[in-house]
Amino acid sequence: MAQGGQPQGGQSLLFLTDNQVRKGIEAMFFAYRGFTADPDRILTTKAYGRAHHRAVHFIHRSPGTTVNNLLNILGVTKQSLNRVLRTLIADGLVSSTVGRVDKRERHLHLTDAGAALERELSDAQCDRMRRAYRTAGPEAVAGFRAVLEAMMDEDMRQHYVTTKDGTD
Amino acid sequence: MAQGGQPQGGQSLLFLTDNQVRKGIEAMFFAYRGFTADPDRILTTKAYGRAHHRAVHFIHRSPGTTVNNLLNILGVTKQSLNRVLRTLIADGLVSSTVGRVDKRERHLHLTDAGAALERELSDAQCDRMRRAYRTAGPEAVAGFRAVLEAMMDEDMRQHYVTTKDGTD
DNA sequence: AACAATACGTCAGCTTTGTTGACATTCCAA
DNA sequence: TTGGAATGTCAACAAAGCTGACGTATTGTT
Repeated sequence: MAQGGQPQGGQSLLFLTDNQVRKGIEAMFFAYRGFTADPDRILTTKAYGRAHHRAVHFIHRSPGTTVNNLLNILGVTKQSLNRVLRTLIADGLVSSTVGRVDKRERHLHLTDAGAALERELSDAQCDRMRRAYRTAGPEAVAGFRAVLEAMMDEDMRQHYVTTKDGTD
Repeated sequence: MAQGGQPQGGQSLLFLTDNQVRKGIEAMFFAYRGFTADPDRILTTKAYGRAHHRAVHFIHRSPGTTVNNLLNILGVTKQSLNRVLRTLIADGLVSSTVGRVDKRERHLHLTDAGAALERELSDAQCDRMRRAYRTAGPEAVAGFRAVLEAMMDEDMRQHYVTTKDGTD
């Protein structure tokens, strides 16, 4: 892998066979399944789905965000998001308030119940992530994030980098 | 990040704030979108979906695999897989042959047309992966794979590791 | 030889989550 | 002030997952 970089053509610092790249592809596939497995299990007991998780996560991250903003981050149609938001609002997990400066906008916040769900899901997912980080070690974590960041679409990287992150 | 591991409690080699872990979670989310974006674009022009891609990928990886085996790897129901396989077989991308030793089994192979589609999808996906690898560098690639592997479910890791991989 | 188990296929029906199209409300700029 | 852009909602449809039931061919066991 890293040390498997056999220089071949000459100037490429990083020669990778098709099989090595393909194995990265399968790693993404299998890992993503593990990544979502724990929250998914919790969600089915509450008659919610992955889409609800995503909405709750990003509302938590950016309290007061508008529907449109969420749309851009999630990359789905507003109709699709609306269905999810409707149930979350009806169930009292999310509050939607008319914008004060622009009344067309709705500002989204988690209620206490919503925040509780967010924490439950996030705890499960963080646990697995943390275990993986520990197993792989600090340098691996840096590499992990570097490759993922390079794999994003340009416009999404923007949303990602914008995240406030404290120490990081 | 990696070097940001501030020892705090004491013995933990890898201290990570919630925000750091959360950022890893978002990285997975955004990166997975990029990861599937290119194949998805190609697939929609051919009236296929991501499910077809997965089937084609794993049949390519393990020519002659059985339906049951594919089921275990993909982690879906046979009804769901069958719907996909039916169209692929009907369209002449996959061949299904009765097993010689056990006639209950069907062995799956890509036809020439199927292999062509596989290559087209795989080329697109490998391109992005390769670019990300180059951008991030060889050590990052090792870390990337280490974290992903640690994030998989145990039984999936088995399928992953089993992959023949030449030099790697 | 009889019977249970396995592998595969299929039908019917449901859920989640994506899509497009049509429409109301609100804001802004000509 | 009026027409167009932006924001959000409702309706209907499609892809792809799911459960449950059933049929058929083959294999293995007793």
